Amino acid sequence: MSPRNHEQSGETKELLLKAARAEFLEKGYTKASLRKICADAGVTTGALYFFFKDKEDLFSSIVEKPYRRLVTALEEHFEFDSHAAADYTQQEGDHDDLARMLVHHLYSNREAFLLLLTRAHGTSYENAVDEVVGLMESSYHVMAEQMASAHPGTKVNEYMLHWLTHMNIDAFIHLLTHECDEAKAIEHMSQIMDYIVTGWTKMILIPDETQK
Amino acid sequence: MSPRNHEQSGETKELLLKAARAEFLEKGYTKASLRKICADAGVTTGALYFFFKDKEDLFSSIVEKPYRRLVTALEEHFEFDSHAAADYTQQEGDHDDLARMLVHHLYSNREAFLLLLTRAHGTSYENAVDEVVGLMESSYHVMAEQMASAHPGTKVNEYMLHWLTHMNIDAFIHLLTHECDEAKAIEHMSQIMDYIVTGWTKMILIPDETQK
Amino acid sequence: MSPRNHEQSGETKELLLKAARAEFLEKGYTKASLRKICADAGVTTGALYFFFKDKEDLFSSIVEKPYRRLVTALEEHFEFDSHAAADYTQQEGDHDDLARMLVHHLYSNREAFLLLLTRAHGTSYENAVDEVVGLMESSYHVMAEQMASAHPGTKVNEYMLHWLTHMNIDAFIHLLTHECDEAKAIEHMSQIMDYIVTGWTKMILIPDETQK
Amino acid sequence: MSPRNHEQSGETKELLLKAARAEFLEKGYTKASLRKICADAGVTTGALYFFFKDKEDLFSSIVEKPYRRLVTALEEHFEFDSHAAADYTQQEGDHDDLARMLVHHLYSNREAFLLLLTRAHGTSYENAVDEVVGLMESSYHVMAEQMASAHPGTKVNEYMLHWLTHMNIDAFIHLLTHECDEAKAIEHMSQIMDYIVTGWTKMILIPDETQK
DNA sequence: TATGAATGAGATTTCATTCAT
DNA sequence: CATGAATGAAATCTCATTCAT
Repeated sequence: MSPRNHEQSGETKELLLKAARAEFLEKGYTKASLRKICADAGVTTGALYFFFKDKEDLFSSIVEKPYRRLVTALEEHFEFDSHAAADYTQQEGDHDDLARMLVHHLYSNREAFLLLLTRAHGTSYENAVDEVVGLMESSYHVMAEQMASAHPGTKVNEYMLHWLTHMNIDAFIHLLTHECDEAKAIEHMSQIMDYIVTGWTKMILIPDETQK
Repeated sequence: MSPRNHEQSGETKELLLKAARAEFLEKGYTKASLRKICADAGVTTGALYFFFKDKEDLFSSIVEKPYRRLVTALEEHFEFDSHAAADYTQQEGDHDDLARMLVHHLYSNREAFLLLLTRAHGTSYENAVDEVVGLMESSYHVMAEQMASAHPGTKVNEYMLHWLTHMNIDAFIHLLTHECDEAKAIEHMSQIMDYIVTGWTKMILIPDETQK
Repeated sequence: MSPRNHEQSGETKELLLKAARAEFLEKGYTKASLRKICADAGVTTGALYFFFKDKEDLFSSIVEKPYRRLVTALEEHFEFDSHAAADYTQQEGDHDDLARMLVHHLYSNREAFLLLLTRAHGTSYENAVDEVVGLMESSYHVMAEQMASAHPGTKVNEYMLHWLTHMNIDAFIHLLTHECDEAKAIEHMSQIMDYIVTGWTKMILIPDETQK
Repeated sequence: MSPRNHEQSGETKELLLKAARAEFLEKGYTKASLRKICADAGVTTGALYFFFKDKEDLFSSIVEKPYRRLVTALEEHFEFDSHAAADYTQQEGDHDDLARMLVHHLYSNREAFLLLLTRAHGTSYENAVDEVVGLMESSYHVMAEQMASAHPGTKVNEYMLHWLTHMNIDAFIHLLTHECDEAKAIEHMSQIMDYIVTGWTKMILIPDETQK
């Protein structure tokens, strides 16, 4: 009858978000039940709708900020790249920096990123992985073209460029789902980035028949 | 009240399967609507239940056989491997054969495998990818141990073994979702398999501190 | 595709009736599934509708004849009674005859009567028990009035008359459901009929205040 | 979209229970339609599921408490019996007490007991009558054995014991379905209990051939 | 005789969402 | 802030029944 008094304002919202993270993680967005989330949080459905517009908004409230920060960080990284480093041959250390940064980002809010990257089917984020891939790819594409220009008679192998980028992102997702410890994650990723660099040298350029 | 009769026997079941493939592909298993499938096939919901036990059975009817054939093919391939090739250094051609076979398999029933590998959340097939990974990994693990034995002071890097295997499968999925043409798919995959082999030589073995 | 050839005509109908008896007995009329009956009989639903108009007709085909015979036998018994036996005091042997006859009737087609008396909810036979009770009661009522006439200052206790009759029928049903062996059933019933006769002497008549 | 609000809290639940009682009584559990119940109560089907878990829970909500109370009352009655009255010859008044108590119990919630005792097919209560019979019988059995011990050369007639007990319960059900007025019901039952006692003296013991 | 295919109405249940209080 | 009540649409599934072949 009478609403509970919370010592701390915002407590209920936190309880809801916590229960939502667990439910979304367990069942995925579509099959997750708002009823169950409310029950687990110890409140009624009405309360949820005070804090969140609808189911999608609840999901967004968990993943939006981390996602935006990730995208921003990536954009800044690649912008800096494109200005500073005309010389793609000097970018080895750079890959390592990127890996470190991303792993740290992802692990600073691991649950949210797991949700975003593996449980977003049915939400407006369901293409988030592709968007991140697209972001990296457009930057990598510039680099690939530079490489091709530097090697006459070659052109960019678009499929491999796309695949390598995708694999790169998938490697992060694999890390997130299989390795809890951030330090170890960074070690793994460092090795993987090295391996990806060799992929570039091996596969990105193909003979261009149209050139003489 | 009175059932419509079709000139051609079996037509309705095909229509249902066709509509189901499209709907599952578009919305995923959970959100796919049986009503919509029936409407698209031009029959009532009851008709569906004449041919299929339930929603899951409808899904199974599309993916089960291709999946079983794939698993059998993989098992036979790896069994042959383990008998014949003690010498892991001679397996380059083998990888290419495997890639060819798998691509051919997958493209002979592309829609079914897309369903199985990317839309099966909520069905008994939702771990199919992991099962295939597990299958390959257990075979690869034997090979990795052989390599480690041949190089004293080293041991298998389990994480990288798992990741490379996963990446291998994901590469097939990526192919399936991005490349319609089987011939081109085989070309891509051939190149990717080469690249994966270099991954083995680079990452599978790590120093073993416990050995002197 | 091609209909099975039966050596003996009517075989299918018998199979259907057999499966129907089992299913009706197990689940009751309402919950019984025609699909299951057809499957158990090894035929398709269409076949059922060649022999029977609908679900109710299938049920009727099992119970109608036995029921009619029972009703006829009862009517004949009571008609004979009312003509012959003005003297209700001489009817002890008669009760025993009735019991013997009914038990024999019921056990000659036990499954059908079990269906009729315990599984007919939802059919036009759902009041069969009441009808039989009504039949006996109207005959017993005459006898009871004769008794009352013979004992001035008394009248018939309608409730007890109805209840005793009901109990009488229920005793037969109880027998049918608990005792397989007909010989033992007759023994039990004989004893019960004796007991019921004492019920008549104890409870059927009550003082009639309206008489002086 | 927008929920209707009732001036009186709890009104809807009562309306649903009322409509449910009527529908279950008319059609029996299985054939009763939740749609109809909701329509009769003037609410949508969703509303029902706010108050009740499912169809069975709705039925339980009507009969569970009365049933539990009845069972408890019976258990207490028989427990008291077994402690106090070793002498079965002094239990006439006791039967009358039991009858009075039971009738009062049953009539204090007549509709619920009608449902429980005659419309529960398909629910977890479908064996409620048998359970009550079993409860009484196990207590009566002790008494019957005492009687047999007191009369050498006799043993308990198990069939008649079971039948008398069943008849006893059926008598209550008959009352419930035929007599609205509780006062009259008690009168009837009092007479019937007397009659049942004579049944005990007449039928419970039979000669024991195994004793000399 | 019997099949195989299909109907269409109905069943129960779940869900996100709304809103007066 | 939060509750408790209710909506209404949609979901999957079952059923007796029909009928051309």
